[in-house]
Amino acid sequence: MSDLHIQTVSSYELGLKLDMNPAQIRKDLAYFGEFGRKGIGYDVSYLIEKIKQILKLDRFLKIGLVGAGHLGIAISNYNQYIKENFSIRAIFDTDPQKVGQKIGSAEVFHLDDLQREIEDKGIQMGIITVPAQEAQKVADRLIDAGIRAILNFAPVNLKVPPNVYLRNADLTTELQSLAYYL
Amino acid sequence: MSDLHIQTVSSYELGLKLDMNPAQIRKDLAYFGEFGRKGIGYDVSYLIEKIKQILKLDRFLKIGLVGAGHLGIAISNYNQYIKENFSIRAIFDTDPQKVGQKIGSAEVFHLDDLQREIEDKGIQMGIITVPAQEAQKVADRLIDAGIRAILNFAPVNLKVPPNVYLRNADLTTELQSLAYYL
DNA sequence: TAGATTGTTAATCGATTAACAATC
DNA sequence: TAGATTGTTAATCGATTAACAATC
Repeated sequence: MSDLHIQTVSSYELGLKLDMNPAQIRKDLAYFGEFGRKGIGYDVSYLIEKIKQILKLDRFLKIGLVGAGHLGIAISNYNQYIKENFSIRAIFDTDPQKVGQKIGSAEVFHLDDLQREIEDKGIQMGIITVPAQEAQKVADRLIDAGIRAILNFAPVNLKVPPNVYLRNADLTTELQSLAYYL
Repeated sequence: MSDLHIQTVSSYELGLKLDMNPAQIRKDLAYFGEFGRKGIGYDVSYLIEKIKQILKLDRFLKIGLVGAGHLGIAISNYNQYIKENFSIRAIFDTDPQKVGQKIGSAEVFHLDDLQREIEDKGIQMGIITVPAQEAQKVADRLIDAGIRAILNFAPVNLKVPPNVYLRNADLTTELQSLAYYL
């Protein structure tokens, strides 16, 4: 039974797995506090918890997605895989045909109800999958509704205030890096 | 007229724009050859051409996309924006309803015709937007057909030989980095 | 206790920046 | 020529690795 459950791991073992120098690993971990025990190593499950904390993966994020087009639908469905830490709680569109439908596990609301649903559902993050020319307007509305983190799929440079974190999911960048390695 | 057309730029000016040290810029550029002229600076249009060459953005890439689902359709349409350096030349799916249709500017072919179309059209790169459980099979077929660069959107770790460059477009990573900054 | 392994200080290495001869 | 600016060598800085006292 002795080695059926690995309880601890040394910086040396981690270094082998991660192809890193053990001293580097010890230094990195020590930066966030004293995790390990001298002569013993690091408690694996405690370490996992700590790393989750450090990477802020120990919380649950509620997402609002704007734009129930092909990309929006794809992401909403994809969402089901990654339920652990994130979930799309509401989808917004202006198309009356789409409003009221369910996509994945979330309902489609009219864009005009954005503020209300974000507040009601405690949504913290926005995903924008509308056409480029609509994206800035949508971003502004999300920000007005209190959203401080936005993932933008529209191929346009959005202007957001400095207290809002914006990330662009840019297909072009991905393609370029592939082109480079070709 | 003298300053209507800026012909050259100094490492100092570039440094201001890019928020980098001028020496760093000179060193980086000099690494790829002698671009600049002493006492003058860098010829702007020549520099742009050179950088495109360095980043391998001076060529045109033909793409084959497998999986005409929501995500595949979204990317095919999106594609119209970025025609400069890339274009999706063929889309593959097994759904007979979709075969023969046009999405964006590309035609949908049956997956069985993958090899033929890739050869006929000189396609160099593959994008995978099929469900996770199909992705490995599709990757294998692309590789068999001679593709050496794949952008994978399926949430699965594909196994590819070392001479194939694989890039995963992972929504989870994007969301996590947003979560971090929240 | 002896062996193992941490956290941290000291040594090494590499990357960034400054300085300068070459030259436009 | 004098001023400007490169490419590159030398100096500086920071990050990585090695070494080791502390201790389980």
